[in-house]
Amino acid sequence: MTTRLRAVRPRQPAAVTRKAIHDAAHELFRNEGFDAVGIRAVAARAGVDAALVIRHFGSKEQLFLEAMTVDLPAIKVMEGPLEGMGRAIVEHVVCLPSSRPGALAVTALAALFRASDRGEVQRTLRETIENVFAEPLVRRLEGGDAELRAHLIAAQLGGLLTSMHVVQDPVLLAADRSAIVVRYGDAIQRLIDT
Amino acid sequence: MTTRLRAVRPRQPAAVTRKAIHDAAHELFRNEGFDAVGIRAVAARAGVDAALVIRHFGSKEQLFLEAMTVDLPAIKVMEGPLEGMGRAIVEHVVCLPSSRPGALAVTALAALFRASDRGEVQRTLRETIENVFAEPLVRRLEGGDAELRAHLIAAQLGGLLTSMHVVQDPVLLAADRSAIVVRYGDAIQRLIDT
DNA sequence: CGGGCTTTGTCAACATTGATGACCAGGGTA
DNA sequence: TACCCTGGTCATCAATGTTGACAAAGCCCG
Repeated sequence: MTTRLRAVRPRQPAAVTRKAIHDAAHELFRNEGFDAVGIRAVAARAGVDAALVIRHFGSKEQLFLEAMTVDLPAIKVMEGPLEGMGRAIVEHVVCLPSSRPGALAVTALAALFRASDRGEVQRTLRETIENVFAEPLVRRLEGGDAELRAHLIAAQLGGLLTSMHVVQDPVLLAADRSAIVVRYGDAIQRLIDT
Repeated sequence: MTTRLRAVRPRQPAAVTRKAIHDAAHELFRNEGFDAVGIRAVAARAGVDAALVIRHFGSKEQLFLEAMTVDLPAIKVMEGPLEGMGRAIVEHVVCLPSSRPGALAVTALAALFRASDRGEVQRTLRETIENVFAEPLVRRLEGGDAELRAHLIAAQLGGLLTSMHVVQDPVLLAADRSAIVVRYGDAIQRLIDT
């Protein structure tokens, strides 16, 4: 009897395969959400067996977290002057139609929000918001209740982000971006001052 | 040969069984989230066969929507005077430790947010926010950009709600509620005025 | 060269999930 | 009694995430 026929795939260093899976997952999860994308779909796109996905990342949830926690670069506007910072931050979050790093970070954060009833996802979301929004602000704010105000600003930013990318409020999506910057920026400024 | 033995359950009118499933689902989904709760768990709690759940509600997602779209009473504060409305709204959303109707509505809305990568859930979430937050405000606001401002306030409220009940920001949860009311209320007021 | 060891990949299963369809029983009505 | 609508049960389906046994390629050391 002949030996079993196997569809072998040329061996590659672990880092290469891992990156292929990571990239495929990033693309799929960001566009279609956590549970619309199966492990087998990620594996197919990466040209890999489904079991390898688990082997390399432990679980689907872990893969999701690693794929969505890309960059998330610090918002450099938060290091500028306090006057007008409200509008500057909103402009940073709401504009940039496709300027690579920022836009990806925003949609990735939105994907975290949408999948946040997974316990581990919720934890990552909390830490990300703390690191990217709240903590940089705490160091800048003056006056009383600085920590509370920073976290309330983070809540405002999260609200704007989810309204546009999770809820997809049609009024906000159709509105003039500069009007949003002015209005919402001034509301944020209210918490920056005093 | 004897006939097949069946664990029959006393027949009940459809409305009764349906309500039992609805209540069980409401309790479980609100506490543990959409995909931590299986259809069989809901059925067990309702004392019912799993197939009946689908029979009565069509799908798990539909059951989730019907179970989470309870009451959601209009926020009566939005019909009061414009001065001080910002703080009044925040107080309405953030306080009430367990005053029945309101607290349930808030956590149910949070459950919708957490499950919002299901397409139908997202649609319901959008409509709920429009009906409960944005639309009542549009009718009250004066001055230019009333519609935009109303939806931005809705974004602020969604942000506060998700920060406390989805992200569960420890700073906000530990903070003095009245300080949140004052600070965040004034930031909302900024969008109510002018 | 050759035998072991680790690394990389494949496949066949597993348990659980949401969902479906066939069937059955009770009860009212004609 | 015969009928049929309604409410309920069970077996089963396809798909999911995950696991473990196994195969083959590369590498090290003799």
